[in-house]
Amino acid sequence: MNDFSTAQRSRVTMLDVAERAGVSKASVSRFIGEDRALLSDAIALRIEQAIDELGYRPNQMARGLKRGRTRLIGMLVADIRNPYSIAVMHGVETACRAHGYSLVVCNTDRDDEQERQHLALLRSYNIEGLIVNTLGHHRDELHELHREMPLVLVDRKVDGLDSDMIGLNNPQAVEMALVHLEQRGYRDVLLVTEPYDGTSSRIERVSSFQAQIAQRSELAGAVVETGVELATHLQTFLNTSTNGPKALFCANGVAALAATTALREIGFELFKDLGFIALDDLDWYPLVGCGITALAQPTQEIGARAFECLLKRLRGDDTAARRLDFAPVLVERGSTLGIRGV
Amino acid sequence: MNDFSTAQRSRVTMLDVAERAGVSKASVSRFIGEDRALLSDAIALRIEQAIDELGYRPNQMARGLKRGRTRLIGMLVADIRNPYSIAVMHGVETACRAHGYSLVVCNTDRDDEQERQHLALLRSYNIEGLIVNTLGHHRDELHELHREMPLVLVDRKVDGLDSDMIGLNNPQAVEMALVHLEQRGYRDVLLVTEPYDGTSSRIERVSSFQAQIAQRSELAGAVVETGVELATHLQTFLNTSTNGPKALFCANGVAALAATTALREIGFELFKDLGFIALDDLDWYPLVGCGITALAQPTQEIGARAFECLLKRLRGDDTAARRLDFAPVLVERGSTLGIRGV
DNA sequence: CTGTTAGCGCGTTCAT
DNA sequence: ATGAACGCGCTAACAG
Repeated sequence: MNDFSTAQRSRVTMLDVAERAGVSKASVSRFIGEDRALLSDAIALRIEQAIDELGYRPNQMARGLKRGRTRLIGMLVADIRNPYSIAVMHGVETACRAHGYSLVVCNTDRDDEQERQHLALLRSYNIEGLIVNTLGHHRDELHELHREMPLVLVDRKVDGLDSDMIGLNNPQAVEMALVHLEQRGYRDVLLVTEPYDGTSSRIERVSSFQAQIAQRSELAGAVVETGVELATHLQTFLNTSTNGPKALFCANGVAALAATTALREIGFELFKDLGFIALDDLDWYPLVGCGITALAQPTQEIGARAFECLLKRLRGDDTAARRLDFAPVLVERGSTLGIRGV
Repeated sequence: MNDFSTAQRSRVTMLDVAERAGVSKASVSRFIGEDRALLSDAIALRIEQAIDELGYRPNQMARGLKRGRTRLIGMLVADIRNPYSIAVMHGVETACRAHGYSLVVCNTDRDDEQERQHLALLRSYNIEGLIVNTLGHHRDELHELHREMPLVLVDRKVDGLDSDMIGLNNPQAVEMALVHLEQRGYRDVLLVTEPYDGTSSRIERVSSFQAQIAQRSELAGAVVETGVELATHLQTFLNTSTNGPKALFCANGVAALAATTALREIGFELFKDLGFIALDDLDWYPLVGCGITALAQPTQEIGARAFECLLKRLRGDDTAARRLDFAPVLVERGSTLGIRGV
């Protein structure tokens, strides 16, 4: 009785509905699809009743097979446990649903082989478009896929892939951070980033940082990567006396977590005499020390626009690839109250 | 050139491979599937080459349509931004992949109508099984679905649905918390929970708490729900003098976030003279105040077991519904160091 | 071992 | 306005 191995067979099909209503499959198909207008009221009513009575649901697999439209879009995510990815994904999913699409999410866990498998998988399910938030090794596969369907990059671009890309305006974000820190009286800024690892957004943030530090005579700046040595590096930074009040600038939420943890490790009181600003705005930022000042990304909107981009392409837009950069929003908290008296 | 509206048509099909290799579709099908052993080496080789040259990928839609097996399983999540859900989902996804299944995640945003839509959707894609982590209103739809496919509940059960259920051993978790608090010298415990809202796990935790408080003569206990009034309630709790040192026990990660935020609101120094223990172990727990003591749930394993449960059912297991309860793991941090001298 | 045939559930011509 | 027939890409039953 509970044998699900064969349960699929028992589902009510279009033919069942047709027979129940005393019409042909074609009519039922018209009722289901966009041709309902072609049906007489009498027949439409009978079909509707039959559908209700039988609890009929069209089989999307069969529809997809026939029409080549599955109403499925895929999303490739590097790390599903990264809050940024989750937030964007939530935006994508909402937009999808609003337009009758469904989202298949594949998490690669930063693993190349998994990325390859997932790409093959998504393709085999005939997804109509793909949103990519990974390093995108496997360029060949991505290229091949891009010939078959539209594709949009989120946060990080992929080498040699000429497709739409949605992300943060990184130079602007860096500028906002530096202006804020400078206004608050900080003069020596350490940028904390995850290892670049080929991630375009990280590279952009670091190079923007270096360029802008060079132009601001008031400020001194340096860069460190997260890792086992982070605590040591921070200690050194704090000990070395330089040209003024010090601040940390974390290039994303993960770096902020690492930096905060490292500061605690070395027994530093958060954030005594140390400015602290971080990209992303995670829900625990307000709780740490006197609260962490954030540059929030409009993740929901980023996700939504990514989907809309895809949709445009699906509807035939074949203009040149666009790049959409969003501005972050400054959320001031206690970690950048500044030097007393300034 | 960039018209994706018709791109699906151009994909290479099984027939293409067959013609290229000079064999029949059936042979190619055997090569793809589990009957590869039946093929002669010569033919297998030719097929393999043809597949490589053409870059053929079997169409899972068509396979699913024919065999009734889509290798898809669905997961209904109440709130995709809840770290617990994400962690479980990650476990599920990993297990899925290990067994050749793919996961379609549907986020209901705690909205009943969305739950209904998603259920219909998942069904229309012929998923083979479903993992449910929602309140499960729409009992009828769930029941109907449960006749067609196996179904496993995670964390919260659904009224009148007789299916497997994976979750935390709530009485044990509560006991661990109370024992720990008592050992550390706390005598007056306030349980902070999200509004029950029919969520079985929340109800179980609260009733276990009340029952166990009643049995422990040393301890006094009370319960508050999160919400706009939380800060006020906490203030009252702190002001009222009772039978000894006070502690907060947060019934999950969301409650912990709310409670910590509320404590800050009322200007309380974390966690001076106040014990604090929370279910779930979020990555920011170590960073707040002197660190939050946690009862970590084995989320990865919960997810994996949920999938394995499904798989067993898919393979014909029709024994009675099981309930699998996991034990939490105590992670001691600074928030329960106890009363000085104890 | 291999090819032929007949559908899976549905959309889409063609007729009528 | 409606129905009959064919095929989407693939698997399974049957021959041989």
